[in-house]
Amino acid sequence: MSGEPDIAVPARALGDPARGRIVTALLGGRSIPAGDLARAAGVSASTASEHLRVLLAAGLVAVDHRGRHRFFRLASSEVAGAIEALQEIAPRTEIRSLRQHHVSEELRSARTCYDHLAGDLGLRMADLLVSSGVVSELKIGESSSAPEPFPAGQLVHALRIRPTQGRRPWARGCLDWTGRRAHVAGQVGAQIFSAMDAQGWVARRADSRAVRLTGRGAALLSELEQVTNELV
Amino acid sequence: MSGEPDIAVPARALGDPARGRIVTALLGGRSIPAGDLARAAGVSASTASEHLRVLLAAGLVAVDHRGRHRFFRLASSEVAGAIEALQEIAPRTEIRSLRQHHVSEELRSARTCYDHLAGDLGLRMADLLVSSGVVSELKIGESSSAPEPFPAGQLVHALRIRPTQGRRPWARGCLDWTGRRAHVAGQVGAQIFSAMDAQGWVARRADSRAVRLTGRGAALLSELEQVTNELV
DNA sequence: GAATAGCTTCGTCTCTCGCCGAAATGTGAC
DNA sequence: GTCACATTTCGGCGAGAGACGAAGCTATTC
Repeated sequence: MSGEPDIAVPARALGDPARGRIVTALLGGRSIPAGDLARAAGVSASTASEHLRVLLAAGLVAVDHRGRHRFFRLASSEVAGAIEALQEIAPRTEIRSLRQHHVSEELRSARTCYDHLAGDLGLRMADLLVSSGVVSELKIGESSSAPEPFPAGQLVHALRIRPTQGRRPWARGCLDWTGRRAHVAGQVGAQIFSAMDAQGWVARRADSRAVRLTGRGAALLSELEQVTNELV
Repeated sequence: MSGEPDIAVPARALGDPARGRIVTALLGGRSIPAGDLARAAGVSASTASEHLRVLLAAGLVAVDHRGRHRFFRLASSEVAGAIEALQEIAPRTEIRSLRQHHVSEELRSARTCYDHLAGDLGLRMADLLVSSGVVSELKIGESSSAPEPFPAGQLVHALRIRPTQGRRPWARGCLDWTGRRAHVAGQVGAQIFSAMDAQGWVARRADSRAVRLTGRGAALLSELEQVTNELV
């Protein structure tokens, strides 16, 4: 027998600046070893270890042991969702240095958002998905099922997009702090990002959520945009 | 120029048990005076005052002065969204007393969830909305736009449901801790609850999020269910 | 089998948070 | 004007959180 959820438990775990930086780093979607997270959070290894213990106890992160490293990742997409929801109501950090400004610019142009693309590149992919009929126009927070019949086309073929079963929405409009328009999260978002990553369209920065469009990726993307727009 | 959002600020504000109980009470959607919130949170008036100061400073609640009372409410639907997202990943509070058990049962049967209905009654309304074609079947977290053409019918007429413009999704599947199915949030959810409240189908408890179906409401609802199912 | 690297545990310090009761403030009622 | 009530401010207490460095554990490396 259980009553209402006690939001203070996850909120307290997220409510420390260093832990906030840790989970924000993990929002990039990949597994990160403890030492890197310590550096990202700007605290000593022992302090980070304590923070990670807290996050584990609250069930917000999971850990994989690989050799002498411990790789941490967000425990679920629900956790990522809660962090995104908090970002919507959180104040922005102030930019103090040129270095910070540079990082911010990189993130603005393209970055990962848990398991999909965000930033300008995310918006560009969203346009492409809409004009090729893979997803319908989405407002922020709205989501939709896969269209039937499912459209075939160069985009669908190149990135091997396919409708799937499961709890997770097919497409979801996800706003984050970069812009006022929605980029595409949900199953499609995850599928296109993982395909673009696997096929070398994009390269991920080792130490941040930033993503760079490769020369090959830029060329293929432009071609795709041209083909799709000619059809319309 | 600003960088990434600092989630530690809202998370810290929500990360205290007493403040968690306060915002959960406010998730009921109505404005509540400081003294009542102190009672709901189980702390003294002076302690509650301090907590409310923190929540105000973090921008999570807003306040209206009415005479010698100060009525608090959640600052926005984004705040409500963040609280719901945290509820999804939060552990359940344990039930210790018979009194708590009773309250829990009441909430389970029908309650408000910010500005719409949840609990068993919420699920019942969700079924009705789906079978009358006002919203499509929704998974949790999914949302949809108003159907076109917009269906007419006894339900639509009785509760004066109408499609509207605006950022907010028309319908959104909202899971909370009661069940595994989704109830209907979004504009439709808000519209049907406010109509049912205004027309006396439901009565709201003064001191909690619980809602009671009135005799009149029960009768009209049964009739509506019968009519809708005959059509199908 | 040392030596090294990654991480955690331990000991300790400091500082802030959350709590209350008492007093102060402000508003409405008579 | 005075009384009653709602709320905030103040003072003080106790507990716990977060920080670090040093030491310990374990797995890879040579």
